Amino acid sequence: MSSQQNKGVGLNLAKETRCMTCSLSSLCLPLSLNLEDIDQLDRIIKRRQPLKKGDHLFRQGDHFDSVYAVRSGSLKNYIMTNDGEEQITNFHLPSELVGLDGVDCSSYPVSSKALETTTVCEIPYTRLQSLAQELPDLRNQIFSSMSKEIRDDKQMMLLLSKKNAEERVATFLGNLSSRFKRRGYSPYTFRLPMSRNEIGNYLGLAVETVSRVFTRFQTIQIIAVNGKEVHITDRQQLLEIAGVTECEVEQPGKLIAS
Amino acid sequence: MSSQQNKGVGLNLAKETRCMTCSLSSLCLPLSLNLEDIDQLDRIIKRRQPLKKGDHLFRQGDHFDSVYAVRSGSLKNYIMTNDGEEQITNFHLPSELVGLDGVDCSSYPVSSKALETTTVCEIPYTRLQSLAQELPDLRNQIFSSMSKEIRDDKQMMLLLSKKNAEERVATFLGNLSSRFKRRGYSPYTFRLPMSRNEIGNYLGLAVETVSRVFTRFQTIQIIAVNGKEVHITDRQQLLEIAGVTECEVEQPGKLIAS
DNA sequence: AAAAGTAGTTGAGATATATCATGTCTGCTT
DNA sequence: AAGCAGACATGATATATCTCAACTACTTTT
Repeated sequence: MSSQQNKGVGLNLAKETRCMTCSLSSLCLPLSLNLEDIDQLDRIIKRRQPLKKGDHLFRQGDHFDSVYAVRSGSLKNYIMTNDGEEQITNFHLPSELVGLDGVDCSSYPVSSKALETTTVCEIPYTRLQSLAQELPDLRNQIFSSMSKEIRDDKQMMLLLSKKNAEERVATFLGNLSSRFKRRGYSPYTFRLPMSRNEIGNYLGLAVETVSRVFTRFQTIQIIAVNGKEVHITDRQQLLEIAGVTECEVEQPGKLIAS
Repeated sequence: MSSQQNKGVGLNLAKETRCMTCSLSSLCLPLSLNLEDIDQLDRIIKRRQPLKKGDHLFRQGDHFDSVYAVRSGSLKNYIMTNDGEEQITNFHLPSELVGLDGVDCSSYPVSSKALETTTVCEIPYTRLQSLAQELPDLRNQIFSSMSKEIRDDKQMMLLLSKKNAEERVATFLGNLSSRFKRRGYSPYTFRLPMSRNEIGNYLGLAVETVSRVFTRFQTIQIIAVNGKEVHITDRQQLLEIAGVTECEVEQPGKLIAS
């Protein structure tokens, strides 16, 4: 098992050791960093051993020292209620930044756990901070990522406070679909990296409710599900139920500035 | 009426035209800005006419150009659902920063409306941005404010997804109490700037439910309410119901660094 | 000061979703 | 390959909260 893992590392490190050649760079650095700037950023980034399913990237309370970009796999972030239950606050797919909410504390306010085998780029915060001073574009990129997270959180509050079970699940699937699309994968067919339980936890629903909505959506031919494999048959109607217009699902954000 | 308003402006502008002498500066600028830095910040800040109750500071979709610090009064921020309902995402009290979630868009993603007569300091974003380049402390302060907002939003998600009506209302009152305390007001007796309806909207509850919880809390002698005046009789128990320990209610954050 | 509108309270009944219980499927472990 | 544990699905029932309705107390208008 350990030999398998090492093989994986070797491959990844060999292929994508540098931001400049990383296929995700246009997503995780969607800014007009010039080659020199990217090179500087590149130097402070540490590549880490892949996390296995269930491994923690960090835990709530751990000393905050780095932010991370997901390279492959996926993570769930969650906080603990005082009676020990977990509340998932986010799922993170490749190219997404993780850990920015720890910036003004000495410790991470959430835990982050791998849903599957996952690789990340580690960006030591003190280095990032000093680099941000020199590179205005990078600084704005960080502001940008954070304000996007805030906006997403407000949408989540709306979902949790006003939407019913069907609308929640439809929103969730539509959102995932858009994120996969943006990453160059099919927006129609994908594999859920999380369990029904985790979906329910995230959406403020019981597992059983999530399950029932999945079945209802299959009955009315909006989706076809096989375990974690999801195929969206009628994206239009899914988004209608979600209560968003196509363009709202995920704001395109500033891609590589022209 | 207009003469009254002007009188108000005159008073405010005369008394607190400068960050250095503003009684809120230790809260809205809780950083170790030296006098020179404060002076620079001071120069870019515009003082605005007070908003009357119901006036908008900005509307969802308005061109984003400034962030604001509340000087007196209070604001509610809200987004619109596609069927025209509003979802309140935040209430803002004096010293709090408003508008940071617009940073990476050309427009504000939420609307901000005065709950009462309210004065704000306007900070044009382009000026702030260039100033942030020169002042690392200011830059970190902005990061800090944003990451605090993200953390608060996660707590709100937890509230909306896991807490029952009593826990929600108790959390809300406890949180307000702490914020007033931090601003030098009594944590036990204060005036709610928002209506029951707005509390319900924010907490994901019907007005009637909020009202009933208020009555129940009065019956069990945790609070005494008279209209918008709230007196907290048993803060300990209130926080217990909220499901937080005293220190969690609001993280102290970095106050004026020693 | 009366009228009229708005905000808040309280009760009764409706409902979406949670909970409990059971059964089935899936993927691991040995 | 068999057996087992966890994930998922589905039905029956319970319940917290919503909705609707009526009443009261303020606030603002005329």
